[in-house]
Parts: sequence; structure tokens; C-alpha cells
Amino acid sequence: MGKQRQIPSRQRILASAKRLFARQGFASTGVRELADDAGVNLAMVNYFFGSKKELLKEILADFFSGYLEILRQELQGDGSIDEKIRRLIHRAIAYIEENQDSMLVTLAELPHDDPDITEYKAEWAKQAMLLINKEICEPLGQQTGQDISPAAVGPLLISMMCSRFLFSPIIEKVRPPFYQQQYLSKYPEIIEKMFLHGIHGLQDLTDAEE
Amino acid sequence: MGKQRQIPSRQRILASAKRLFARQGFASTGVRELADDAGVNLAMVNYFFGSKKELLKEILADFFSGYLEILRQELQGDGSIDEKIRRLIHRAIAYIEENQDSMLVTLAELPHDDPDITEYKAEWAKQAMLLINKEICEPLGQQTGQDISPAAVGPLLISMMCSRFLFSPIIEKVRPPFYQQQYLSKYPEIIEKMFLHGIHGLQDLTDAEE
DNA sequence: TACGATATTAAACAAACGTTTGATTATTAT
DNA sequence: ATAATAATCAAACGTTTGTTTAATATCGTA
Repeated sequence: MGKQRQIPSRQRILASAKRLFARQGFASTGVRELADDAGVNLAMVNYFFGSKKELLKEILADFFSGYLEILRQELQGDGSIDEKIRRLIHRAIAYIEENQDSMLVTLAELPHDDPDITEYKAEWAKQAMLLINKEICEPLGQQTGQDISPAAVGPLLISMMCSRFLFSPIIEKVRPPFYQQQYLSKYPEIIEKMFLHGIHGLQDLTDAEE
Repeated sequence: MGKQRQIPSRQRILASAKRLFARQGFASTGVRELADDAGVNLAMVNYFFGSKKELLKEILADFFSGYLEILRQELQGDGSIDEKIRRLIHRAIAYIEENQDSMLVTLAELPHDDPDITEYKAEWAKQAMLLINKEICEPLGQQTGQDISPAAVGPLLISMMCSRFLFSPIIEKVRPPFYQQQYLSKYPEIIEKMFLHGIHGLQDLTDAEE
């Protein structure tokens, strides 16, 4: 039928889960609906993943580890702080765009205090903040004398990078008059400038590249 | 028993709903659990609100309209753009902090495409973007020559202001070493400086007030 | 007191939920 | 070809879901 025989069932379930969880929420998506969408039998979900919640955990863990890996690679590299931040933002946004659904699932589950999942999130946040503290907050503090908490900068950074994707389902419905195709391609640049120099730093992005 | 007789049932349901929806998610919170938490009979939820979803709608609509009202009052006031933005950010963050649970419910429901609720969100987003375009983007464009889309600025602004509250349930679990009481009181200032001048504009907030 | 309206209650409803089972088919290695 | 392993399937499990109903209680007002 519609189900592509090439792709193994496990991957199809995972792909459907990301899309459905992102659009309807984890709790609002039934296992039957998920199995139908993936074109597999109902029992296959628990066969491959053990339970519905374990499936969610895998989606979260995947997104977490991917983001953390980018954080490591780009922040521990060479160059000035600004250059590091620039690289990080551009790569992270590309990653978020590629894994948009996973990100939406992760973000929607962030405030929930399910004990099974809380540990994942806490461990991830801890490591991310350690990195940001060492590579951004401390160096920046030595330059300017201020001390800013990674507990403020970390959430701020990721919130800024995700903002477009969090609101895009809505914005697309308001298309005329405000949906401008142009700004999408400049999005990473906007976030980079905003994070470094705020809304007054956006001046020099209209024409010049970099 | 534990239920305070002074407060009418309808309000108690609403209060419990905000807290439970924020901590467990809307779909994961059963009507029975909600009724028990509020100390009312199961049937009272549908008696007052019609349905579980209508209850959610009321929470969303309340938060939406409150935010929009602040946007109107502060952006259409007197002063330079920077002053307007400053006022807006400080008042909006206070509002978000007061209605933290409502905000978390709203934010978690943002990406979901339930047709019943989508219209609410779209209408709200449209009006917010109209305001931001007229009072921020257009004036700023005349000053600096650039044109930035309200479809970028609107989501960015609210994402930045909410970042702390979105991650606070997690951050509190990572307390040592990064949870610093100090930064909480400076949070509105941090967001204000970040939005206007980026991370390099944070220098002058350590000692001086304003 | 008696009335109409509002509020509260216990009980029941069908539908959907996540999960498990045991049999059957495919696939792989011997 | 045969045995072992993995994958798929229909069916059923017991709960829990949101909602409704009809009876009762509470209250302000005439």
C-alpha cells in the first residue's frame, strides 16, 4: 500500500511519532493512530520500544544529545568568543530546523514533571550549562568584569533560536500581511546579531553578508 | 475538609486546572484528577465550562488577552522606542511571572494544530504583530534603514521573556552549581539589555540600577 | 413557607486508552 | 532443507477517558 517497504518499521514508527507528537502532543496521540500513520501493526510499537513512553524518551534523548554535541564542538573550538557564538548559532539553528518536530516535542515536554523523564532533562541541562559557563560566561566575565549566570544565558540562547519554529505553525496562518519569505533565509543571521548586539545590532544585515 | 469554602467552585477548578495543566500537560490531566484537586464533584467541570477543552480555551484566552493589553498600553504610550520597549519588557515579565502556569499551558499548546484552538492563537498573533510592526519595526526601520519583520521580532521577544520560566522546573533540579538567587531579581533587566543591545550590552547592569 | 434557580451529587455511558498474548509469517544461518 | 530468530498479526485484556443523566441539596427571594 502506501507504506514504503524499503524503510524498516522501527524507523517509520519513529518518524511518525515525531510528526504526530509535535502536531498533536504526546498524550493526545494514541498508539493506534501512531501505528496506522506508520503503516504498521498496533503491537509493533511496544515490540520495538517497550512502551509509548520509552518511545518518547528516545526522541528526547536523541534531540538532547545532538544539541549537546554541537555545543561541545563549536564552543570548544578556536577563535574569539564572538566567533564561537556565531558558529554555534548557525549550526544549532540548522540542526533545529532539520529536527524541527523533535524540538517541538522536547520543548512541549520541558515544563512537565514526569519523574521518568525529568532526569534526562536535568542531566542534559547540567552539561549544557557547564559548557556555556566555561566557554561563554567565564571568558565574557573576564573581558567585561560582569558575571552572568549560565542559568540565564543557556535558556535564553536556545529560546531565541527556537522562537521561529515554535511560532511558525501560527505565523503561517497570519501569512498576509506579515509572512515574508525573505526573513526566513536570514533567520540565523538575525538570531546571531540579536544575541550579540540586540535589536540595534540588526542594522548591518540588510545588504552585506557577514 | 481541605477545600476552602470561601472561594467559589468555578474559580477553584480554574486554579487547579492552570497548575495541573502546566505541570502534567493538558491531555495528561484527567477530569477526575482535576475535580479531586479542586475539591469539587466530577460533574462540576462540565457544568461550569461545558467541556474540558472549553476550560483550556478560557485559560488560553485569558493569557492571550492579558498580554495583548500590555502590548497595547506600553507600546502606544509616550517616549522613545527604547523607552517603550523597556517599559513593555518589565511589565510583560511581571505579568508572565504572575501567570506562570497559564503561560506554560499556552506555550505548550502553541505548536499543536487543534482546529478549535488554532483560531484563537492566529487572531491573537495577528493583533500582536500588527502592534509590534507599527510601534517597533516601522519606527526602527525609519531610523536605521533596515526592515525587520514583526514575524521575527514578536516571537523572539516573547520567547526571550519566557525563557527563564520555561526552563525553571529543570534548572531548579541542577541547583548546585548554577542556581543563583541573585540573577532572578535582575531577570527583567537582563532581558531588556539583551533585547536592546545583546550579550555585549549586559556589562552595565552589575552595579548601577537603570 | 414556598418557590425558582443555582449548585452538587452518585451513577452510569460508550469510546478510547496502553499493553499483552499466542499464533503465524519472514528472514537468516546452518 | 531445517532449525532458530525476528517480525507481523488479529484479538482480547482491564483501565481510564470525557461526558451525560436524573435525583438531591442549597440558596436567595417573594
